Amino acid sequence: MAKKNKVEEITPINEDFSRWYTDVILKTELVDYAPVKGFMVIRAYGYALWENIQKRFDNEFKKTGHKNVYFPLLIPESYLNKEKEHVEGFAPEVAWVTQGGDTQLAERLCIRPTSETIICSMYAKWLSSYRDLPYLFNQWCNVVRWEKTTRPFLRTSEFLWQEGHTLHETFEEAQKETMRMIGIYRDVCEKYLAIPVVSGQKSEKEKFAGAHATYTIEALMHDGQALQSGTSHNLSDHFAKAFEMKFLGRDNTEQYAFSTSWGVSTRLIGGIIMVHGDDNGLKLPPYIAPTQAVIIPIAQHKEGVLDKAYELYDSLKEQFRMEIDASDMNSPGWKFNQYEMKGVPVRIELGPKDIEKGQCVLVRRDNGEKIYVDLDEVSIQLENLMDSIQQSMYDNALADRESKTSVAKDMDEFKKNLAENPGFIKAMWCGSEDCEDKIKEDTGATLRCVPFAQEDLGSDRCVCCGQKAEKMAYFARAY
RNA sequence: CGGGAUGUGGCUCAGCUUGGUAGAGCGCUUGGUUCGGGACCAAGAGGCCGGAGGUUCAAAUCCUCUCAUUCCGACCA
Repeated sequence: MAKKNKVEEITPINEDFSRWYTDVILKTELVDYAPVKGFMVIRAYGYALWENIQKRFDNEFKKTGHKNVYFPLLIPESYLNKEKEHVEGFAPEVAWVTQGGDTQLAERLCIRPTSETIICSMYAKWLSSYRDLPYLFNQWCNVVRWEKTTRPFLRTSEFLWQEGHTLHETFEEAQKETMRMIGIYRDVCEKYLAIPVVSGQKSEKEKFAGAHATYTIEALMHDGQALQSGTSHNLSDHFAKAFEMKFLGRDNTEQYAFSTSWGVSTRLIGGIIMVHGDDNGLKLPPYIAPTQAVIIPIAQHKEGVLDKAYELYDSLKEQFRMEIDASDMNSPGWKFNQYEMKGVPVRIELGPKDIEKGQCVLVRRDNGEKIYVDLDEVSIQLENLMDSIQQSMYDNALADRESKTSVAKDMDEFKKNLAENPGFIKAMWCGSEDCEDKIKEDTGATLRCVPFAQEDLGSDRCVCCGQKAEKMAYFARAY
């Protein structure tokens, strides 16, 4: 358990948020930069976090009948070209393989930016009857999108994600699936990542290339910028028609299937960092933290301290993701700071004075509260603490989001809000792309979504053009 | 992809203007003393200065190209 961490200062979060973010991800050893621009190495601590996130989502996918599969990394160019909107959307950021060994390929191959095309082409091959449906498959993989500006987790040229791809007999069924999955995304984010999200529909302009409709969950970061955190697409029969996904229906006629796709990525890690983090570094939700509690022995050279510490560790390690830092080279104070920086939800201090009293000290990362607990009650107290920290992190994130959410009835108010209190702006929208464009041009804010939960803002006029508007939308600057 | 900044032991940086054989602090190793919020003493190890080319007797330093990071815009999960 050698500690190699360089414990150094982190730029204060409100002084320079970007630098704070970079400092945190590097110093907590979540990631490091790879030699190729836009690529990152996910280090052990970062990957452990990703695995815990994966488990939570994967569990929900399985519960709803989805099975995991794996499709290849490389896709022939001709496949990509089959769906017009899709190829136009992705072509600018596709990476190509043109050579194998020293042989030039007859057809160049794209490194998947997403897998609709290859998956649909295989579905087309397998599908013959309505009895085969639905297809409910998911894959965990990497994708490559050649991005111009990159930031670890938030936008990298390669990232890890899951992509669900389902096939249905009817449009209605596909729509139901699309909504079900965006609901799962919302629930997992809120329950396990402690990130409150706004869920709703993307505008035509912002929807997925080739989709009939895109639904999204949007989270708000500490700096008031929004982060698109997961999307679910109803692809209708667009890909079915492009890839000949046909089956013989109940009425003995040939019909096109209806498909959906949905994904969340390692970008969520960026969200966790930027929603919960503070001046001391990371603050990880207990339900997904790689280490839920760390035991730090105090005056560990003294008779019996280490024995007692390990005894405690052994008694908890089955129930919690535990760590014990009995390294001799750093002082307890150093360790306190170290594990706070790494966002470990609970620190357990155990020293000679505690042992005398048969107790230990639990210290919460989220609010610094110290709790003195009898040694034989640690397990149950820790269990409660996990729930209470999780809940309180969610509550705080929600309160923070609400404090950064405002209503605008006209553009003056819109700009004023964005300048004075950056965050979500709720406003009426007439539905035109012109207004969407104009708002973006004038303010830098984009339409994040038309939320499922519509509200009465006391106006029925578009915030931009003043025409009659029926939809309430969320706007924000976004990552 | 445009504009700015940066790149020197593991980390943070000095040295560059005015070319002349590479510096500090932290970290690391070993030994000892410490230990309830970033301990201390002593002795050590470690760098052809992002990469390539050029100018020069001589380049971390000057010139050209290139790669990467970062910030600001345009583009996208």
